[in-house]
Amino acid sequence: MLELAILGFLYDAPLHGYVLRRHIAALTGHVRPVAESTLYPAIKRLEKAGLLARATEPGAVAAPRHVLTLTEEGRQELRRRLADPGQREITDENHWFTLLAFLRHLDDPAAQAAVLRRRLAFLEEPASFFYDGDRPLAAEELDDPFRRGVLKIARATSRAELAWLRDTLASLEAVGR
Amino acid sequence: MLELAILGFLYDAPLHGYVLRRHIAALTGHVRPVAESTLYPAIKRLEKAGLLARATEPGAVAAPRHVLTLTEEGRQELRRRLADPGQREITDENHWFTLLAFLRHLDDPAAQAAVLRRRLAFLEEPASFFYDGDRPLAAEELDDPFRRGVLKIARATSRAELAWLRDTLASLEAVGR
DNA sequence: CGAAGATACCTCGGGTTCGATGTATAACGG
DNA sequence: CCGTTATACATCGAACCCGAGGTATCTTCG
Repeated sequence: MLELAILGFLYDAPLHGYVLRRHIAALTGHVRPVAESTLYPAIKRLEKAGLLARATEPGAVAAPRHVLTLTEEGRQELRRRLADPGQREITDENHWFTLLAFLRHLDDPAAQAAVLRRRLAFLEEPASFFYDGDRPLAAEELDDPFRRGVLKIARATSRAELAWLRDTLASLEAVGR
Repeated sequence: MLELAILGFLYDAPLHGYVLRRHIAALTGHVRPVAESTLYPAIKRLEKAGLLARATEPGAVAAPRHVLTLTEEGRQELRRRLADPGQREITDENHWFTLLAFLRHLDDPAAQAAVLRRRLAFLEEPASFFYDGDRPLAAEELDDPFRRGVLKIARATSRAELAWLRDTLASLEAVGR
């Protein structure tokens, strides 16, 4: 998820670590803050893997900074990760939102639609958080107001996302025709 | 999050690892599956910390199994974690839902309300995923349909949750009077 | 001029997570 | 009776993440 965000932001323009960090904080920081000691090693990993290159520049404001640029392999890797995401990227909202934030970088509408359809399939399969044996429980069947809340909120999210997915898929398919 | 789920499920009744695993899979597994190699060490950690005790029983169906029971410290620890959750538990939906699933175990309505109010405060502060400098961007201002989707879905979730939080807080306060 | 704060990057250690793999037992279908 | 599946638990190594702490520069305010 972190690596996807790094690749995604750098796909648009070269950035140095500090600015990159603020971009990531804006995207996911209110939900899941990312520590410096996680970001910098991640940058190193990606550099070591040949996905990005760094150039040292005298700092505009303070200490010298490392401007990060995606290599051609890095650009390919981002497109690969967007087109063929792992299951966690589909099911976990945090990961999914990060993916959506950069899905435009996949320039083929059919490939974008394929990713949205995977999410659609996931949301369409009946799933609850609470079960009576194998039978999923509806909100109304629960005594616990907090568990009822979980279901109500999840259902509202699901409805909104399903509507958006169907709309967006329709317009992506309209482009293809 | 995993430890909270373990403590939460065992608070109701002693369980052995295998059943516990299926409970956790039902609760969060569709979004974020938990590997066996994460669960069993977690159980060991909690046991080592004195929060739960295990008793070996001959397996009803197959191999012998370890029935896990919360100790008094374990029960206190769950209530402590529910009453005074970390910031991640408040901001990250996955963690928050896990916490909500067990919040009923906190039997003081005022303490439950205090937790809900922390979530309310978090949701009420204006936050976006995308910014123009410091200014949060509205969905309508974005060209990217996928980023628009992120905002639309997040807004729908937020609306539903705010409504539920206010309702539930009102009824919790009614109990207190 | 000196303290505070923002910019900018880094390392280390401890802890968590996961995939792969291993070990048993029992039930069930063919 | 034999392979598959489900039950039931465990270990190992690699990877990842975080908090704490460190280094250095520049600006701003008193």
